[in-house]
Amino acid sequence: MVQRPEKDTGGKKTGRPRLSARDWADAALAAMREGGLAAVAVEPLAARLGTTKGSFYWHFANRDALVEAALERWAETETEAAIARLEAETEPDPGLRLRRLLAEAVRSAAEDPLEVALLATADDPRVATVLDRVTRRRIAYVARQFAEAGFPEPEARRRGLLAYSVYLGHAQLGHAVPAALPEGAELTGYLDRALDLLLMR
Amino acid sequence: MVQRPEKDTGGKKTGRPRLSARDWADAALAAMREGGLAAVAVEPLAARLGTTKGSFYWHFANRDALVEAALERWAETETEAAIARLEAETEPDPGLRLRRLLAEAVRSAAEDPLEVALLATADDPRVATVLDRVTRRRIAYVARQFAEAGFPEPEARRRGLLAYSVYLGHAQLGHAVPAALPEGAELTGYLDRALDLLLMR
DNA sequence: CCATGACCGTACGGTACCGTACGGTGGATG
DNA sequence: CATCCACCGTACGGTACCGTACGGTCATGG
Repeated sequence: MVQRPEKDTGGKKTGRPRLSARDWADAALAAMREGGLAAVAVEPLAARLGTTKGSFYWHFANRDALVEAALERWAETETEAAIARLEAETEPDPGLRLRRLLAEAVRSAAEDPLEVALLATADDPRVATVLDRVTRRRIAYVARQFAEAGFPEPEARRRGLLAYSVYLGHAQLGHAVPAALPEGAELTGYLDRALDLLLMR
Repeated sequence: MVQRPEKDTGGKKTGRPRLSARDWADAALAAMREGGLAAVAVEPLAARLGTTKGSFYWHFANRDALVEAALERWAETETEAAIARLEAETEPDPGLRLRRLLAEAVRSAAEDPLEVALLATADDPRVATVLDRVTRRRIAYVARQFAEAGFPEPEARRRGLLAYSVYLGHAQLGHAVPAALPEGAELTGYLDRALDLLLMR
């Protein structure tokens, strides 16, 4: 029944693997990666965690609450990761920044199906909400890069949106029709060429 | 139990709405549009068709057979539609052909969620198979347009893939984060600009 | 005119999951 | 060291769906 927010459980030498709400949320995200939103089911998750529903319903009111917590956690780590990426960026040339950004995004989308899994369940209102937030933020950021690269505001927005569409479509293809995408050096060349076009005056 | 392939049932004055396997397949596609692959469930479909499972299991062995039939039907009408589109095309300028093609594709994706719904279930092997077929075909066609527009073969393939990624990403955005896309004349301008870049030398 | 077969209705058993009730258990704490 | 409470196990009832068994119906044609 969603009791008190329970303190961290960390630091002490825990005798046995007691679970926290975050453990359940992480497990839910892991399940999403493999089977989408539908795979976030209490009983299978409990089995996977080596526990039972009794534990789950202590930490959460119901399945919906778990889904929300998992999505919230995704959005959080997602923006954190984005911030970290930006702070680690020292490249002064906006064009090169964009190239690296897209390359990194494509790579990360290829090895983590979670984002595509979320896209696949966008009709769920909870997923839609968090996706909306993250997507708008990202597009705005990419657009700003184009602006800093010297494009006037409306054109920067258009190119930012276009670049993001390319990213999304590419990620989708990588998941659904991987054979349609080039590999290795050819992929790198392809992405370079794509950025050439996106940055063209 | 999947009896004989039953003759057409069309032409005669049917007393009451008897159902054919195609009726079920079409209903399955309609359900997919609204709720994805998971919505293709025998009992709800029967209710919607005003009949019962008794009818369904006459025409199909099981749910899987229905899914397969529906996908097959989609791929079929999909390629038919593509062919019709090509035959109706009289524009001699390959560049203009590409512009119209993308505009048309974007429009149709916006008003028919079926394709996005299929994309969302690409992990299902049956969906993956049919999606693979259709996607490769489309990308090859777009690439050919670029080749006819004067781009050398490898570059045409790259641009074809890029254009298709733009299309897919755009469709995905239209479904998941519609607020991120421009509307009306602004959308037209955006797409025009996108094609400018895709056709740039 | 009645038999046949295509087609449908109904009833049933099985499975996978949700959510609830309630009874433990073990480590921290007074 | 007795108690307490956060946390977990188990058992149960409910729902939505799959698939099967089998009986009913209605048009056709022999």
